[in-house]
Amino acid sequence: MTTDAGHEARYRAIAADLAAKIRSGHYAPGAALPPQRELSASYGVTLMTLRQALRELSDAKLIVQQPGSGTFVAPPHLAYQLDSLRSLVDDLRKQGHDVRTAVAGRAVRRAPARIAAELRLRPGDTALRLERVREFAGRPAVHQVSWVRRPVADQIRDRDFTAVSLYTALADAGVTVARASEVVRPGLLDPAAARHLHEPQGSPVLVSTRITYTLDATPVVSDHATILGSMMEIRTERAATGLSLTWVAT
Amino acid sequence: MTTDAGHEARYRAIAADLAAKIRSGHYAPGAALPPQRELSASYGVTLMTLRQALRELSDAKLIVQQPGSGTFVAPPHLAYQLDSLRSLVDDLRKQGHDVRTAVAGRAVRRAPARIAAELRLRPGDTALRLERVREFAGRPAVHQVSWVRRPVADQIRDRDFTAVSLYTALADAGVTVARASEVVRPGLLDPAAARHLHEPQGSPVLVSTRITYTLDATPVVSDHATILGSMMEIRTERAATGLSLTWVAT
DNA sequence: CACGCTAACTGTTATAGAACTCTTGGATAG
DNA sequence: CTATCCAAGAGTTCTATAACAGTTAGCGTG
Repeated sequence: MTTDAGHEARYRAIAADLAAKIRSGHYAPGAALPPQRELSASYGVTLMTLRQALRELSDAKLIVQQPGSGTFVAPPHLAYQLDSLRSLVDDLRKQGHDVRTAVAGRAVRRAPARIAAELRLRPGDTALRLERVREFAGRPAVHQVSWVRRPVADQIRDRDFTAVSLYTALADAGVTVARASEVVRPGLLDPAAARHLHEPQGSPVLVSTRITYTLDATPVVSDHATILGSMMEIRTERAATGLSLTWVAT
Repeated sequence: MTTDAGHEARYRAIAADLAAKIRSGHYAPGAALPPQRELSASYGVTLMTLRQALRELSDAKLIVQQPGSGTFVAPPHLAYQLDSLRSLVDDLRKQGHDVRTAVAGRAVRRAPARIAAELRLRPGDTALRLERVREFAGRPAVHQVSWVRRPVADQIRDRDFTAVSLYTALADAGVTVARASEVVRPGLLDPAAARHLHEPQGSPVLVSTRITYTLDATPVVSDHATILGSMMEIRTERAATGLSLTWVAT
Protein backbone atom coordinates (compact mmCIF):
# COMPACT_ATOMS: atom_id res chain seq x y z
CA MET A 1 0.00 0.00 0.00
CA THR A 2 1.11 3.54 -0.41
CA THR A 3 -0.43 5.48 2.42
CA ASP A 4 -1.41 4.57 5.92
CA ALA A 5 -2.72 1.18 6.82
CA GLY A 6 -4.95 1.85 9.77
CA HIS A 7 -5.90 5.36 10.58
CA GLU A 8 -2.97 7.53 11.37
CA ALA A 9 -0.33 8.56 8.90
CA ARG A 10 2.75 6.38 8.99
CA TYR A 11 5.11 9.24 9.70
CA ARG A 12 3.03 10.42 12.65
CA ALA A 13 3.09 6.97 14.16
CA ILE A 14 6.86 6.89 13.80
CA ALA A 15 7.19 10.35 15.31
CA ALA A 16 5.05 9.32 18.26
CA ASP A 17 7.11 6.18 18.75
CA LEU A 18 10.39 8.09 18.69
CA ALA A 19 8.98 10.77 20.99
CA ALA A 20 7.99 8.10 23.47
CA LYS A 21 11.47 6.60 23.33
CA ILE A 22 12.99 10.00 23.95
CA ARG A 23 10.76 10.77 26.89
CA SER A 24 11.29 7.34 28.40
CA GLY A 25 15.03 7.89 28.26
CA HIS A 26 15.64 5.13 25.73
CA TYR A 27 17.40 7.84 23.79
CA ALA A 28 19.09 10.04 26.36
CA PRO A 29 19.30 13.84 26.11
CA GLY A 30 22.30 14.85 24.05
CA ALA A 31 22.71 11.39 22.59
CA ALA A 32 22.67 10.76 18.87
CA LEU A 33 19.80 8.96 17.23
CA PRO A 34 20.61 6.25 14.71
CA PRO A 35 21.28 7.62 11.23
CA GLN A 36 18.24 8.44 9.12
CA ARG A 37 18.93 5.63 6.66
CA GLU A 38 19.19 3.14 9.44
CA LEU A 39 15.99 4.31 11.08
CA SER A 40 14.11 4.31 7.80
CA ALA A 41 15.21 0.74 7.18
CA SER A 42 14.25 -0.42 10.65
CA TYR A 43 10.82 1.17 10.40
CA GLY A 44 10.46 -0.17 6.89
CA VAL A 45 9.79 3.19 5.29
CA THR A 46 11.46 5.47 2.80
CA LEU A 47 14.01 8.03 3.81
CA MET A 48 11.55 10.77 2.89
CA THR A 49 8.91 9.34 5.19
CA LEU A 50 11.31 8.93 8.06
CA ARG A 51 12.50 12.47 7.57
CA GLN A 52 8.96 13.74 7.80
CA ALA A 53 8.69 12.04 11.19
CA LEU A 54 11.92 13.68 12.30
CA ARG A 55 10.60 17.04 11.19
CA GLU A 56 7.70 16.65 13.59
CA LEU A 57 10.11 16.04 16.43
CA SER A 58 12.27 18.91 15.32
CA ASP A 59 9.28 21.25 15.30
CA ALA A 60 8.51 20.14 18.84
CA LYS A 61 12.15 20.91 19.68
CA LEU A 62 12.70 17.38 20.88
CA ILE A 63 15.64 16.79 18.58
CA VAL A 64 18.31 18.83 16.86
CA GLN A 65 19.52 17.93 13.40
CA GLN A 66 23.06 18.78 12.35
CA PRO A 67 24.08 18.35 8.73
CA GLY A 68 27.04 16.08 8.35
CA SER A 69 27.09 15.24 12.00
CA GLY A 70 23.93 13.56 13.14
CA THR A 71 20.57 13.82 14.81
CA PHE A 72 20.63 14.43 18.53
CA VAL A 73 18.10 14.43 21.32
CA ALA A 74 17.65 17.99 22.57
CA PRO A 75 20.57 18.91 24.83
CA PRO A 76 20.19 17.97 28.51
CA HIS A 77 19.90 21.46 29.91
CA LEU A 78 16.99 22.06 27.60
CA ALA A 79 15.51 18.61 27.92
CA TYR A 80 15.30 18.88 31.66
CA GLN A 81 13.16 21.94 31.45
CA LEU A 82 10.50 20.17 29.46
CA ASP A 83 8.22 22.51 31.33
CA SER A 84 8.40 25.29 28.82
CA LEU A 85 4.81 24.35 28.18
CA ARG A 86 3.88 25.01 31.73
CA SER A 87 0.96 27.15 32.51
CA LEU A 88 0.78 30.59 34.01
CA VAL A 89 -0.04 29.12 37.37
CA ASP A 90 2.88 26.72 37.27
CA ASP A 91 5.07 29.74 36.66
CA LEU A 92 3.83 31.37 39.82
CA ARG A 93 4.09 28.23 41.91
CA LYS A 94 7.66 27.82 40.82
CA GLN A 95 8.36 31.28 42.15
CA GLY A 96 7.16 30.11 45.50
CA HIS A 97 3.78 31.76 45.49
CA ASP A 98 0.79 30.11 47.03
CA VAL A 99 -1.83 29.87 44.33
CA ARG A 100 -5.28 28.59 45.22
CA THR A 101 -7.65 27.29 42.61
CA ALA A 102 -11.40 27.36 42.89
CA VAL A 103 -13.49 25.44 40.38
CA ALA A 104 -16.43 27.61 39.41
CA GLY A 105 -17.85 25.24 36.88
CA ARG A 106 -17.29 21.87 35.28
CA ALA A 107 -19.63 20.42 32.70
CA VAL A 108 -19.77 18.65 29.38
CA ARG A 109 -21.72 20.75 26.98
CA ARG A 110 -22.00 21.98 23.43
CA ALA A 111 -18.99 24.03 22.45
CA PRO A 112 -19.65 27.54 21.15
CA ALA A 113 -18.71 28.19 17.55
CA ARG A 114 -15.41 29.88 18.31
CA ILE A 115 -14.24 27.07 20.57
CA ALA A 116 -15.43 24.41 18.14
CA ALA A 117 -13.36 26.01 15.43
CA GLU A 118 -10.28 26.19 17.64
CA LEU A 119 -10.55 22.55 18.67
CA ARG A 120 -11.62 21.46 15.19
CA LEU A 121 -14.89 20.01 16.42
CA ARG A 122 -17.91 19.45 14.28
CA PRO A 123 -20.66 21.96 15.06
CA GLY A 124 -22.80 20.54 17.82
CA ASP A 125 -20.04 18.39 19.33
CA THR A 126 -19.68 18.50 23.08
CA ALA A 127 -16.58 19.14 25.12
CA LEU A 128 -15.57 19.58 28.74
CA ARG A 129 -15.87 23.14 29.97
CA LEU A 130 -13.79 23.96 33.01
CA GLU A 131 -14.10 27.32 34.71
CA ARG A 132 -11.53 28.19 37.33
CA VAL A 133 -10.62 31.17 39.44
CA ARG A 134 -7.06 31.50 40.64
CA GLU A 135 -6.54 33.15 43.95
CA PHE A 136 -3.28 34.57 44.85
CA ALA A 137 -2.08 36.50 47.88
CA GLY A 138 -5.59 36.06 49.20
CA ARG A 139 -7.20 37.80 46.24
CA PRO A 140 -8.63 36.44 43.00
CA ALA A 141 -6.25 37.31 40.16
CA VAL A 142 -7.11 35.16 37.19
CA HIS A 143 -10.37 33.97 35.69
CA GLN A 144 -9.94 31.07 33.34
CA VAL A 145 -12.25 29.09 31.09
CA SER A 146 -10.81 25.97 29.48
CA TRP A 147 -12.40 23.65 26.97
CA VAL A 148 -11.02 20.13 26.63
CA ARG A 149 -11.57 18.00 23.57
CA ARG A 150 -13.76 14.96 23.89
CA PRO A 151 -11.89 11.70 23.84
CA VAL A 152 -9.46 13.10 26.37
CA ALA A 153 -11.98 15.00 28.42
CA ASP A 154 -13.75 11.85 29.58
CA GLN A 155 -10.57 10.55 31.15
CA ILE A 156 -9.92 13.60 33.25
CA ARG A 157 -13.34 15.00 34.05
CA ASP A 158 -13.40 13.56 37.53
CA ARG A 159 -10.03 14.82 38.64
CA ASP A 160 -9.87 17.31 41.50
CA PHE A 161 -8.77 20.44 39.74
CA THR A 162 -8.35 22.40 42.93
CA ALA A 163 -5.30 20.23 43.59
CA VAL A 164 -4.15 19.06 40.16
CA SER A 165 -3.24 21.22 37.20
CA LEU A 166 -4.92 20.59 33.91
CA TYR A 167 -1.60 19.73 32.31
CA THR A 168 -0.77 17.23 35.00
CA ALA A 169 -4.15 15.60 34.54
CA LEU A 170 -3.55 15.41 30.80
CA ALA A 171 -0.14 13.84 31.32
CA ASP A 172 -1.63 11.29 33.71
CA ALA A 173 -4.17 10.42 31.05
CA GLY A 174 -1.35 9.65 28.67
CA VAL A 175 -1.74 12.77 26.59
CA THR A 176 1.58 14.32 25.65
CA VAL A 177 1.34 17.94 24.75
CA ALA A 178 3.83 18.99 22.14
CA ARG A 179 3.08 22.58 21.33
CA ALA A 180 1.04 25.51 22.47
CA SER A 181 0.17 28.74 20.79
CA GLU A 182 -0.86 31.72 22.86
CA VAL A 183 -2.05 35.20 22.05
CA VAL A 184 -2.07 37.93 24.68
CA ARG A 185 -4.01 41.16 24.30
CA PRO A 186 -4.71 44.02 26.63
CA GLY A 187 -8.33 44.60 27.51
CA LEU A 188 -10.78 45.97 29.99
CA LEU A 189 -12.43 43.85 32.63
CA ASP A 190 -15.82 42.63 31.41
CA PRO A 191 -18.84 42.17 33.69
CA ALA A 192 -18.77 38.36 33.69
CA ALA A 193 -15.19 38.12 34.84
CA ALA A 194 -15.57 41.10 37.17
CA ARG A 195 -18.00 39.10 39.29
CA HIS A 196 -15.37 36.48 39.96
CA LEU A 197 -12.43 38.80 40.35
CA HIS A 198 -13.97 41.39 42.69
CA GLU A 199 -12.55 44.31 40.75
CA PRO A 200 -14.36 47.20 39.10
CA GLN A 201 -15.36 46.76 35.49
CA GLY A 202 -13.02 48.50 33.11
CA SER A 203 -9.86 47.73 35.05
CA PRO A 204 -6.87 46.95 32.82
CA VAL A 205 -6.46 43.25 32.22
CA LEU A 206 -4.52 40.89 30.01
CA VAL A 207 -6.59 38.48 27.99
CA SER A 208 -4.76 35.32 27.04
CA THR A 209 -6.09 32.88 24.45
CA ARG A 210 -4.17 29.67 24.26
CA ILE A 211 -4.50 26.48 22.25
CA THR A 212 -2.53 23.39 23.15
CA TYR A 213 -1.73 20.65 20.67
CA THR A 214 -0.58 17.07 20.89
CA LEU A 215 2.28 15.71 18.86
CA ASP A 216 -0.03 14.76 16.01
CA ALA A 217 -1.21 18.36 15.78
CA THR A 218 -4.62 17.72 17.31
CA PRO A 219 -5.80 20.63 19.45
CA VAL A 220 -6.77 19.34 22.90
CA VAL A 221 -7.28 22.38 25.07
CA SER A 222 -8.61 25.83 24.35
CA ASP A 223 -7.96 28.23 27.14
CA HIS A 224 -9.25 31.73 27.72
CA ALA A 225 -7.84 33.61 30.70
CA THR A 226 -8.55 37.06 32.08
CA ILE A 227 -5.63 38.27 34.15
CA LEU A 228 -5.78 41.29 36.43
CA GLY A 229 -3.20 43.83 35.39
CA SER A 230 -2.84 45.09 38.90
CA MET A 231 -1.50 41.72 40.00
CA MET A 232 0.38 40.20 37.10
CA GLU A 233 2.85 41.06 34.38
CA ILE A 234 4.77 39.28 31.64
CA ARG A 235 8.51 39.13 31.75
CA THR A 236 10.68 38.05 28.85
CA GLU A 237 14.37 37.46 28.64
CA ARG A 238 15.93 37.43 25.21
CA ALA A 239 19.43 36.39 24.37
CA ALA A 240 21.23 35.03 21.37
CA THR A 241 20.91 31.55 22.75
CA GLY A 242 17.26 31.65 23.49
CA LEU A 243 14.23 33.28 24.90
CA SER A 244 12.19 32.87 28.00
CA LEU A 245 8.84 34.15 29.02
CA THR A 246 7.46 34.19 32.53
CA TRP A 247 4.34 35.37 34.25
CA VAL A 248 5.28 37.34 37.29
CA ALA A 249 3.19 38.55 40.20
CA THR A 250 3.45 42.18 41.15
CA MET B 1 21.48 18.03 -11.81
CA THR B 2 19.54 17.02 -8.80
CA THR B 3 19.91 19.76 -6.25
CA ASP B 4 20.24 23.47 -6.54
CA ALA B 5 22.16 25.09 -9.32
CA GLY B 6 23.24 28.35 -7.79
CA HIS B 7 23.35 28.77 -4.07
CA GLU B 8 20.06 28.53 -2.35
CA ALA B 9 17.84 25.49 -2.20
CA ARG B 10 15.25 25.43 -4.94
CA TYR B 11 12.33 25.22 -2.56
CA ARG B 12 13.52 28.21 -0.58
CA ALA B 13 13.77 30.29 -3.70
CA ILE B 14 10.24 29.30 -4.64
CA ALA B 15 8.98 30.05 -1.15
CA ALA B 16 10.61 33.47 -1.26
CA ASP B 17 9.10 34.17 -4.65
CA LEU B 18 5.62 33.19 -3.52
CA ALA B 19 6.00 35.17 -0.30
CA ALA B 20 6.94 38.24 -2.30
CA LYS B 21 3.91 37.78 -4.53
CA ILE B 22 1.68 37.51 -1.50
CA ARG B 23 3.10 40.63 0.14
CA SER B 24 2.92 42.59 -3.09
CA GLY B 25 -0.75 41.73 -3.35
CA HIS B 26 -0.34 39.65 -6.49
CA TYR B 27 -2.11 36.98 -4.47
CA ALA B 28 -4.63 38.78 -2.28
CA PRO B 29 -5.51 37.70 1.27
CA GLY B 30 -8.24 35.09 1.20
CA ALA B 31 -7.64 34.26 -2.44
CA ALA B 32 -6.71 30.78 -3.56
CA LEU B 33 -3.25 30.03 -4.89
CA PRO B 34 -3.01 27.97 -8.06
CA PRO B 35 -3.19 24.22 -7.39
CA GLN B 36 0.00 22.54 -6.26
CA ARG B 37 0.35 20.55 -9.47
CA GLU B 38 -0.01 23.67 -11.54
CA LEU B 39 2.52 25.58 -9.48
CA SER B 40 5.01 22.73 -9.57
CA ALA B 41 4.73 22.60 -13.34
CA SER B 42 5.16 26.35 -13.77
CA TYR B 43 8.22 26.40 -11.51
CA GLY B 44 9.54 23.31 -13.24
CA VAL B 45 9.89 21.24 -10.08
CA THR B 46 8.36 18.14 -8.60
CA LEU B 47 5.23 18.21 -6.52
CA MET B 48 7.29 17.24 -3.48
CA THR B 49 9.61 20.17 -3.95
CA LEU B 50 6.79 22.61 -4.44
CA ARG B 51 5.09 21.28 -1.34
CA GLN B 52 8.22 21.89 0.66
CA ALA B 53 8.09 25.51 -0.43
CA LEU B 54 4.45 25.72 0.63
CA ARG B 55 5.33 24.25 4.00
CA GLU B 56 7.71 27.15 4.58
CA LEU B 57 4.91 29.59 3.88
CA SER B 58 2.53 27.62 6.04
CA ASP B 59 4.99 27.65 8.95
CA ALA B 60 5.24 31.41 8.55
CA LYS B 61 1.44 31.53 8.64
CA LEU B 62 1.34 33.18 5.25
CA ILE B 63 -0.96 30.56 3.75
CA VAL B 64 -3.56 28.10 4.95
CA GLN B 65 -3.87 24.72 3.29
CA GLN B 66 -7.21 22.96 3.22
CA PRO B 67 -7.32 19.34 2.07
CA GLY B 68 -9.62 18.87 -0.84
CA SER B 69 -10.33 22.51 -1.15
CA GLY B 70 -7.22 24.51 -1.92
CA THR B 71 -4.40 26.68 -0.68
CA PHE B 72 -5.36 30.16 0.43
CA VAL B 73 -3.51 33.30 1.37
CA ALA B 74 -3.93 33.81 5.11
CA PRO B 75 -5.86 36.83 6.32
CA PRO B 76 -3.36 39.51 7.40
CA HIS B 77 -4.04 39.20 11.11
CA LEU B 78 -3.06 35.56 11.08
CA ALA B 79 0.20 36.38 9.48
CA TYR B 80 3.81 36.28 10.29
CA GLN B 81 5.98 35.22 13.10
CA LEU B 82 9.52 35.73 14.06
CA ASP B 83 11.45 36.03 17.23
CA SER B 84 14.51 38.06 17.63
CA LEU B 85 16.69 39.94 19.94
CA ARG B 86 15.56 43.10 18.29
CA SER B 87 12.84 45.53 18.83
CA LEU B 88 9.15 45.23 18.31
CA VAL B 89 9.34 47.44 15.28
CA ASP B 90 12.13 45.43 13.68
CA ASP B 91 9.92 42.41 14.14
CA LEU B 92 7.14 44.02 12.20
CA ARG B 93 9.37 45.44 9.49
CA LYS B 94 11.00 42.15 8.85
CA GLN B 95 7.57 40.75 8.31
CA GLY B 96 6.98 43.14 5.48
CA HIS B 97 4.79 45.67 7.26
CA ASP B 98 5.27 49.29 6.50
CA VAL B 99 6.14 50.96 9.77
CA ARG B 100 6.80 54.69 9.79
CA THR B 101 8.74 56.35 12.52
CA ALA B 102 8.38 59.97 13.61
CA VAL B 103 10.93 61.45 16.01
CA ALA B 104 9.07 63.56 18.56
CA GLY B 105 12.09 64.42 20.62
CA ARG B 106 15.83 63.93 20.86
CA ALA B 107 18.00 65.49 23.52
CA VAL B 108 20.78 64.80 25.98
CA ARG B 109 19.55 65.54 29.46
CA ARG B 110 19.59 64.47 33.07
CA ALA B 111 18.08 61.01 33.46
CA PRO B 112 15.19 60.70 35.90
CA ALA B 113 15.82 58.53 38.93
CA ARG B 114 14.09 55.43 37.59
CA ILE B 115 16.03 55.52 34.33
CA ALA B 116 19.30 56.23 36.10
CA ALA B 117 18.80 53.15 38.23
CA GLU B 118 18.00 50.96 35.24
CA LEU B 119 21.05 52.11 33.31
CA ARG B 120 23.23 52.12 36.45
CA LEU B 121 24.08 55.79 36.12
CA ARG B 122 25.24 57.99 38.94
CA PRO B 123 22.55 60.45 39.99
CA GLY B 124 22.89 63.57 37.89
CA ASP B 125 24.46 61.81 34.90
CA THR B 126 23.08 62.71 31.52
CA ALA B 127 21.90 60.40 28.78
CA LEU B 128 20.28 60.58 25.35
CA ARG B 129 16.51 60.71 25.43
CA LEU B 130 14.77 59.63 22.23
CA GLU B 131 11.02 59.93 21.82
CA ARG B 132 9.46 58.23 18.85
CA VAL B 133 5.97 57.52 17.52
CA ARG B 134 5.48 54.48 15.33
CA GLU B 135 2.86 54.67 12.65
CA PHE B 136 1.46 51.61 11.21
CA ALA B 137 -1.22 51.11 8.55
CA GLY B 138 -1.47 54.87 8.46
CA ARG B 139 -2.28 55.21 12.15
CA PRO B 140 -0.05 55.82 15.16
CA ALA B 141 0.22 52.59 17.12
CA VAL B 142 3.19 52.87 19.47
CA HIS B 143 4.60 55.68 21.59
CA GLN B 144 8.13 55.01 22.70
CA VAL B 145 10.64 56.77 24.92
CA SER B 146 14.18 55.39 24.91
CA TRP B 147 17.15 56.41 27.00
CA VAL B 148 20.63 55.55 25.74
CA ARG B 149 23.67 55.39 28.01
CA ARG B 150 26.36 57.99 27.62
CA PRO B 151 29.50 56.69 25.98
CA VAL B 152 27.43 55.06 23.30
CA ALA B 153 24.86 57.80 22.97
CA ASP B 154 27.39 60.32 21.64
CA GLN B 155 28.20 58.06 18.71
CA ILE B 156 24.63 57.69 17.53
CA ARG B 157 22.94 60.94 18.49
CA ASP B 158 23.11 62.35 15.00
CA ARG B 159 21.67 59.40 13.17
CA ASP B 160 18.38 59.78 11.35
CA PHE B 161 16.05 57.68 13.45
CA THR B 162 13.17 57.98 11.04
CA ALA B 163 15.14 55.72 8.72
CA VAL B 164 17.44 53.75 11.00
CA SER B 165 16.40 51.63 13.95
CA LEU B 166 18.02 52.23 17.28
CA TYR B 167 19.47 48.75 17.24
CA THR B 168 20.95 49.19 13.80
CA ALA B 169 22.55 52.43 14.95
CA LEU B 170 23.98 50.66 17.96
CA ALA B 171 25.37 47.88 15.79
CA ASP B 172 26.94 50.46 13.45
CA ALA B 173 28.58 52.05 16.46
CA GLY B 174 30.15 48.72 17.30
CA VAL B 175 27.86 47.90 20.18
CA THR B 176 26.79 44.26 20.22
CA VAL B 177 23.56 43.63 21.99
CA ALA B 178 23.65 40.40 23.93
CA ARG B 179 20.56 40.26 26.05
CA ALA B 180 17.33 42.07 26.62
CA SER B 181 14.88 41.92 29.45
CA GLU B 182 11.34 43.11 28.93
CA VAL B 183 8.33 43.46 31.14
CA VAL B 184 4.87 43.87 29.68
CA ARG B 185 1.88 45.08 31.64
CA PRO B 186 -1.64 46.00 30.67
CA GLY B 187 -2.66 49.55 31.27
CA LEU B 188 -4.93 52.39 30.29
CA LEU B 189 -3.88 55.07 27.86
CA ASP B 190 -2.52 58.06 29.78
CA PRO B 191 -2.98 61.69 28.65
CA ALA B 192 0.62 62.22 27.53
CA ALA B 193 0.68 59.25 25.20
CA ALA B 194 -2.92 59.84 24.13
CA ARG B 195 -1.86 63.09 22.49
CA HIS B 196 0.55 61.24 20.22
CA LEU B 197 -1.62 58.23 19.52
CA HIS B 198 -4.90 59.99 18.73
CA GLU B 199 -6.93 57.57 20.80
CA PRO B 200 -9.24 58.29 23.73
CA GLN B 201 -7.70 58.20 27.18
CA GLY B 202 -8.44 54.98 29.01
CA SER B 203 -8.17 52.74 25.96
CA PRO B 204 -6.55 49.38 26.71
CA VAL B 205 -2.82 49.42 26.02
CA LEU B 206 0.24 47.32 26.62
CA VAL B 207 3.05 49.03 28.45
CA SER B 208 6.43 47.53 27.73
CA THR B 209 9.54 48.33 29.74
CA ARG B 210 12.69 46.96 28.27
CA ILE B 211 16.35 47.06 29.17
CA THR B 212 19.00 45.99 26.71
CA TYR B 213 22.45 44.82 27.75
CA THR B 214 25.77 44.44 25.97
CA LEU B 215 27.98 41.40 26.17
CA ASP B 216 29.68 42.69 29.31
CA ALA B 217 26.31 43.06 31.01
CA THR B 218 26.27 46.85 30.83
CA PRO B 219 22.76 48.22 30.33
CA VAL B 220 22.77 50.47 27.25
CA VAL B 221 19.16 51.20 26.45
CA SER B 222 16.11 51.68 28.62
CA ASP B 223 12.95 51.62 26.65
CA HIS B 224 9.40 52.49 27.63
CA ALA B 225 6.70 51.82 25.05
CA THR B 226 2.94 52.34 25.07
CA ILE B 227 1.30 50.04 22.55
CA LEU B 228 -2.30 50.38 21.43
CA GLY B 229 -4.20 47.21 22.24
CA SER B 230 -6.49 47.69 19.30
CA MET B 231 -3.58 47.35 16.91
CA MET B 232 -1.10 44.94 18.42
CA GLU B 233 -0.98 41.65 20.27
CA ILE B 234 1.65 39.28 21.58
CA ARG B 235 1.91 35.82 20.18
CA THR B 236 3.94 33.02 21.70
CA GLU B 237 4.63 29.57 20.35
CA ARG B 238 5.77 27.04 22.88
CA ALA B 239 7.24 23.65 22.15
CA ALA B 240 8.67 20.99 24.41
CA THR B 241 11.97 22.73 24.91
CA GLY B 242 11.63 25.98 23.05
CA LEU B 243 9.68 29.15 22.84
CA SER B 244 9.21 31.94 20.40
CA LEU B 245 7.61 35.29 20.92
CA THR B 246 6.24 37.70 18.37
CA TRP B 247 4.50 41.00 18.26
CA VAL B 248 1.69 40.76 15.78
CA ALA B 249 -0.28 43.53 14.20
CA THR B 250 -4.03 43.16 14.07
C1' DC C 1 -37.89 21.33 -7.46
C1' DA C 2 -35.19 18.85 -4.00
C1' DC C 3 -32.28 15.18 -3.09
C1' DG C 4 -28.41 12.00 -3.71
C1' DC C 5 -24.71 10.23 -6.10
C1' DT C 6 -20.79 10.58 -9.01
C1' DA C 7 -16.78 12.61 -11.16
C1' DA C 8 -13.42 15.86 -11.25
C1' DC C 9 -11.04 18.52 -8.80
C1' DT C 10 -8.12 19.76 -4.38
C1' DG C 11 -4.26 18.73 -0.87
C1' DT C 12 -1.75 14.53 1.46
C1' DT C 13 1.12 10.55 2.06
C1' DA C 14 3.93 7.23 0.26
C1' DT C 15 7.39 4.72 -2.90
C1' DA C 16 12.46 4.28 -4.90
C1' DG C 17 16.54 6.20 -6.30
C1' DA C 18 20.18 9.66 -6.88
C1' DA C 19 23.29 13.41 -6.12
C1' DC C 20 24.39 17.05 -3.19
C1' DT C 21 26.80 19.47 1.12
C1' DC C 22 28.78 19.49 5.63
C1' DT C 23 31.51 17.20 9.38
C1' DT C 24 34.75 14.18 11.25
C1' DG C 25 38.47 11.18 11.87
C1' DG C 26 42.17 8.66 10.02
C1' DA C 27 45.99 8.25 6.76
C1' DT C 28 49.67 10.39 4.76
C1' DA C 29 53.30 13.87 3.95
C1' DG C 30 56.29 17.17 5.83
C1' DC D 1 55.01 15.12 16.03
C1' DT D 2 52.23 18.25 13.49
C1' DA D 3 49.65 19.65 9.61
C1' DT D 4 47.10 18.67 5.55
C1' DC D 5 44.24 16.06 2.74
C1' DC D 6 40.65 12.93 1.72
C1' DA D 7 37.19 9.56 2.13
C1' DA D 8 33.42 7.77 4.79
C1' DG D 9 29.30 8.85 6.76
C1' DA D 10 25.77 12.09 8.26
C1' DG D 11 21.85 15.16 7.02
C1' DT D 12 19.62 17.66 2.79
C1' DT D 13 17.52 18.40 -1.53
C1' DC D 14 15.50 16.77 -5.62
C1' DT D 15 13.34 13.70 -9.47
C1' DA D 16 9.56 10.79 -10.95
C1' DT D 17 5.51 8.26 -10.02
C1' DA D 18 1.48 6.44 -7.67
C1' DA D 19 -2.36 6.12 -4.79
C1' DC D 20 -5.23 8.00 -0.96
C1' DA D 21 -8.60 11.24 1.08
C1' DG D 22 -11.45 15.34 1.62
C1' DT D 23 -14.50 18.87 -1.14
C1' DT D 24 -17.54 20.52 -4.34
C1' DA D 25 -20.20 21.17 -8.39
C1' DG D 26 -23.17 19.12 -11.53
C1' DC D 27 -25.90 15.65 -13.45
C1' DG D 28 -29.52 12.73 -12.94
C1' DT D 29 -33.47 10.69 -10.75
C1' DG D 30 -37.47 10.67 -7.84
